[in-house]
Amino acid sequence: MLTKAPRGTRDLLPEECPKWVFMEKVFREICGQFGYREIRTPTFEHTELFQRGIGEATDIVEKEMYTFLDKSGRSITLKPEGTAPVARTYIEQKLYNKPLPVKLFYITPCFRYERPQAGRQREFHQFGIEAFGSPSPLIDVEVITLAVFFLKRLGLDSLEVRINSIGCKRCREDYKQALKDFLFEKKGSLCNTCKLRLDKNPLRILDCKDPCCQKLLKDAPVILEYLCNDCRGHFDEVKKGLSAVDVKYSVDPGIVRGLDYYTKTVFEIISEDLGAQSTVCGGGRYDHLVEECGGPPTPAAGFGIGVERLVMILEANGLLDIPPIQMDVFVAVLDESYRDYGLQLLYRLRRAGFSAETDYMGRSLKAQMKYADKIPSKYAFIIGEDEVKTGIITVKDLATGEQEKVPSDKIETYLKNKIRKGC
RNA sequence: GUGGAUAUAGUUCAGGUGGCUAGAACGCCAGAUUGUGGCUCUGGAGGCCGUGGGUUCAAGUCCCACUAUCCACCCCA
Repeated sequence: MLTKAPRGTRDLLPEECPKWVFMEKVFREICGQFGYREIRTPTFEHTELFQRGIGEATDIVEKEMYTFLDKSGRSITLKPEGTAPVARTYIEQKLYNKPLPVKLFYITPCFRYERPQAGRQREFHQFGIEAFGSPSPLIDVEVITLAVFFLKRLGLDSLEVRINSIGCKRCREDYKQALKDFLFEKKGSLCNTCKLRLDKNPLRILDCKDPCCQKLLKDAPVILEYLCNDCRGHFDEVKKGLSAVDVKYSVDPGIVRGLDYYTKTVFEIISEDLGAQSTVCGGGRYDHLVEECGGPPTPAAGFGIGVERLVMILEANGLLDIPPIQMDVFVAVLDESYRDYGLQLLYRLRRAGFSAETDYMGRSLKAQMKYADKIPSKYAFIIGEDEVKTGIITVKDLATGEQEKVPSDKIETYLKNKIRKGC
């Protein structure tokens, strides 16, 4: 236990971190282009926020939250998703007094107590955006498009975008009733979990993977036919907008997000490279969350992208082959008597902005060269008797094996020229 | 929460029906005469064989429990 990371958590080693930095950089760039600004919220919140925001009856709140009492008895929960905390900030910091819409993005860890499997851990990370204040379907379009552009810029161009509308409170109630009525007589053929869902949350039956349930649903009423005029018009505008900006999508009436706050537009971006989990990005509109949490009535929309899942997809497609970080120079000294000279050179290089390393293991020159090759380094500077005496450094290009003599005082310009050429 | 598979060096894996002083490859370290890497050769370090019980003269090998990992269900990113 002492030397084991907790179940469902992972270490990111130095070879992996550059991949994350790369994805984060691209995400920040895209968000910037779309006018979204970064926000960072606490890792934990008061438990009530999630109970109220996500919904008491959801799986997340019922059984997946990392909840504990702090030393003064407050109930605290590690954030299981990114939207509710940002909505809380929006209210608490009165961001509704800023020019609307308020467009925010975040990169955050999330925590859910679940059994780990492919594409699912207990601590995972999300790239997310939220746009507050506008009911316009063009915001829905922007949110979906930002996700698509982001994934495209990473090199993924064939992911599938699926959209649906689950309507507002009113049309959803009508639809729920219709679905219940339809399924009631066929109740016997439903799988066991769906029998329970019939009363509790009939919408959830729609994305059941059980083949029997799927068969029954073939002739089931479709929510899109139960949308009120407002919701129908909104959905039409979203579809029109997506076509206008050339985002390919399909309408999938089976999409029902598992969080209670969604209204109208919901969407998923899915990939085949994720094992049983296929969703890499999920989101939609949530017009009542802010009000529900005590803020002014505020329509909003957003998405979350699973970073670990994104890594899986990118790696499956060979899109995360980031070259290892190279040192510019390794300063090798023949033996301890040249150590001081080597150190001075080392720090001169570092001060000048180069990345430079030296030996701390008391290795022989040969072993130092070997090490320089492995870390890896572009050049090795060799310091011995001749160099110290003449002030002319032996510089070896470790890629080509070529060796030159460079006067010590010209070293910086020499390196600058070489490295700028892309060596 | 449920089900299946797995658990041996840093890593990937060998170790039929119990008898090992537990192996290989890669990696790591050190050498192959005199100031130099990548290839090659030689040598070395490194394993409470997941943890705890049990069966047995004898257990890495059989049995049980626990834990962890992987996969799937549920659900989601």
